Amino acid sequence: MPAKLDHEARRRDVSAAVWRVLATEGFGGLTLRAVATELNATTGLVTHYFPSKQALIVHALELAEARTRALVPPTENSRGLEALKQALAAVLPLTPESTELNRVWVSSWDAALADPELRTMEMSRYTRWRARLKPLVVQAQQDGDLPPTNPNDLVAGLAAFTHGLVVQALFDPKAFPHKRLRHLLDTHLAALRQS
Amino acid sequence: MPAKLDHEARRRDVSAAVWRVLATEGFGGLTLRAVATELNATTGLVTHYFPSKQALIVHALELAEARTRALVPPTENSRGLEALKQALAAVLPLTPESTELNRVWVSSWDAALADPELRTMEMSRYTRWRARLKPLVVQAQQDGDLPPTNPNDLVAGLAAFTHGLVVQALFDPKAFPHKRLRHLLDTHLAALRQS
DNA sequence: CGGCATACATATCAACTGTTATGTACCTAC
DNA sequence: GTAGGTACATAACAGTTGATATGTATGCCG
Repeated sequence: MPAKLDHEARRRDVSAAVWRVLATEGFGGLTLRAVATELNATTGLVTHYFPSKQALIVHALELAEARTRALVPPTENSRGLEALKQALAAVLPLTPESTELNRVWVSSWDAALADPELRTMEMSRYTRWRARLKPLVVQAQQDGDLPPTNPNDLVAGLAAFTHGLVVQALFDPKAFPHKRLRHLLDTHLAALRQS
Repeated sequence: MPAKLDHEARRRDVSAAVWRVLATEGFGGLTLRAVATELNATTGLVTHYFPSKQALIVHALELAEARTRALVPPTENSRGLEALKQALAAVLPLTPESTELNRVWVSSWDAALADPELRTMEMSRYTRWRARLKPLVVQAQQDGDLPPTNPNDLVAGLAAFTHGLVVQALFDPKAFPHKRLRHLLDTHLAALRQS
């Protein structure tokens, strides 16, 4: 077994550089040189850890997913509608970090729609997101906080509402300040509650 | 005044080629060469009608907007909630043409978020879209078909819901067939109606 | 110490990008 | 017909892209 030094740690350094590039230049600005420059290194280093551009892109998306998941609060100290609200609010661009994340996601859709592999990955991500939201929706339904309609449809609608808000807020942050985003989510959930 | 031949008609040919490239390759695939090849011509032709890449991109977006507007039915034979429903359904990818359009829009967001001019353009487009929806929402409110809450918030929420559905449907058309998209929109509007 | 991976830097590659200069055929106006 | 602008084709440009081959230093294992 040959020496490993600290391969994983160095790889994480490259990861961090990848993320900085994504956050500042967007997905279209992700190039081997940009990452290398960010590391004060050369393309040789980058290709040493990521053999191809596609591998680098896939890694970048995994990175974005990990960061997204880290942002979502654990659903343990709350349940039902309140937990659902928190889970959706975690996606909204309410912090600089979340804004950065959303910008990366939205900018990735160009490449994701064009490449079959990336497209499938993004599709799966959406499916997993909805699956994670579903139990919260069902709980809220059982609590009488959401109408007893098809939960899958409710989940899809809530995911749509949230991401649609994200896109509008990214393009027009002044028209969608944090307070309004929270208000929109709150009143939307309240409006769905049947009386 | 020098001869004009049919400058505008030829320019429309280039436009059509631009659109074909956008529809098949997405926004990231829009290059002078791709447009020229689509026309069986050279880059000289393209630059003759569009002096720079930026001009070509702006034109491409104007083209998308014109096509989008053409898809939205006139709000004259209906009013209120029904007109609103039709206006929103017109945006959903229910036809190949609309799917094509939405794919172009979503894929444009990468470039739009990175370039200040394009970003402003997209922001204005959203503002105009919401302004066009607002009177329909107000009508529906007056008819008692929507809750008497802040109409601007209602409009933003409906735009969000619709575009969020568009994105999910683009990535997973099998999970979001036409029938389900219509159903989701119908039930969503019905759920918002206060009882 | 010697062998041998690993970890890069360096350099080069062909392909592709937008831009631009130059040529040339054509139409139109005089 | 001829002068001059239009409509391209052709060509070359400098820059950037991802990929790759070759070097070389540095560690660990025997």
